[in-house]
Amino acid sequence: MSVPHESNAEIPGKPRRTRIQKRNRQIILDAALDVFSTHGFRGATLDQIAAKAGLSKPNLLYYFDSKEAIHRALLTRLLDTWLDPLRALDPNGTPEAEIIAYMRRKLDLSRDYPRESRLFANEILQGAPRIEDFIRHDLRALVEEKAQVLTGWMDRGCIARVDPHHLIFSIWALTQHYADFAAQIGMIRGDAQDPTEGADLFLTQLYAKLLTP
Amino acid sequence: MSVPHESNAEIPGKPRRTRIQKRNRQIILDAALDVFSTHGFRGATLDQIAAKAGLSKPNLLYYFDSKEAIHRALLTRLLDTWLDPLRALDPNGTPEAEIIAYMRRKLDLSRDYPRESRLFANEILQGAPRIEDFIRHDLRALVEEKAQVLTGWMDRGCIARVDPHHLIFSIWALTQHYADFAAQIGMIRGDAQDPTEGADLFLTQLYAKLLTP
DNA sequence: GTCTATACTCTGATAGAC
DNA sequence: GTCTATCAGAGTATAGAC
Repeated sequence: MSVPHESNAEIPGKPRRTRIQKRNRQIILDAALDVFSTHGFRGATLDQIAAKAGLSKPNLLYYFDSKEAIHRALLTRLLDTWLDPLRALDPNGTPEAEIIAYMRRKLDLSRDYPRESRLFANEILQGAPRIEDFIRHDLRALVEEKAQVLTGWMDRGCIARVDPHHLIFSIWALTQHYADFAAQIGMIRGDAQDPTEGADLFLTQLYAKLLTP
Repeated sequence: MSVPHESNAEIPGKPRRTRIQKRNRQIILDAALDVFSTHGFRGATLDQIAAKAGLSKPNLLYYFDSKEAIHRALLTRLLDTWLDPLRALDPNGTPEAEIIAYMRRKLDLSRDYPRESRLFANEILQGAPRIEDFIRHDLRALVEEKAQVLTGWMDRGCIARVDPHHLIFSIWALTQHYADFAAQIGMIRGDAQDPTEGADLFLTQLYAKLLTP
């Protein structure tokens, strides 16, 4: 599971990018991810991003048209893979194992890409103004599709009957919490250790018990 | 369960406030809660708060010394009651019922005071710079104390053995999700209905199954 | 491609009339 | 207590030298 880098594909009307251009764009996006994921869009400043990237502010704007363009690039890259873990839930797999595997994929994302999770969380907290279409169409359709799958499994008695929407929400809540509230967890359990330490075992127990008919 | 208004108690060195002063301070705090909870501290502006409060910007600063003073007043008021639900977990009560009652108190907060939850979430996302002391001392001590209680219940076989910290985190994650991600839930299930609709039943099922030895 | 200098807007905060 | 006017600084973005 990985968040993809920019594609090499040449887009008609857009100039091919040199190696140094692509490298600098990556450096900027990485710095911007740090800043946007902690302060949100409006709270982030180009000064902070430029400082973290080790570039001058005008140089940032040589690579991206505007502050919003940087943010949009990050969101686009994120949303491109955000649905993958749920999409991979296989209707023909073993019900309980499929759900636990989905939970585990989401938990892996929280462990390996916490900044992306916080970028998403910030966007939702602000009312999701820039990703409303994505949520209302792509995400909503996928949730409905998979809720149907879950309901089918419940009808066949493979797993316990619970509200399928809340079941999906619970996986989002429980896994993303370890990325979004990592600061709090660190301050309570010690900043040194991985915030997801022990989470896999706990969540596996939880869903095994919940789903057993 | 309610978030308290400002006390009437006269503080030495601080002037007694008139009725109109207290009323305007409340109007400002209410408007500021809207703005800070959606945009975070840095993303919020006095212009937005003033517009929502129906007051001029200088008038805001007549009632509060600075933007930070408004934010601090909101956080202070919030933290004053933030620990209450967990504090009320009774070591002498019925274990499973106590834990489910705690979950329910937190869920009630998400339903009745979602803005306060989002204010807290924004603060944690930003690394908790203004409430670090509160988390490292007050919250941490309370979590340790109640984790001991939970462990005692597990030792006596009253509830299933799971990691007590993750058990507490799971309640935070599952309940606060309905406030913090309300925008997403609304876009998926329909904006009209209460985001916590059905959550009580689902979460009660979940913890009943998880905690049964 | 990268920088310095700068234009222009927004934002927090103050002065002072009423 | 509330307003208009305004300041100083920060913020995004651009111009233009190199």
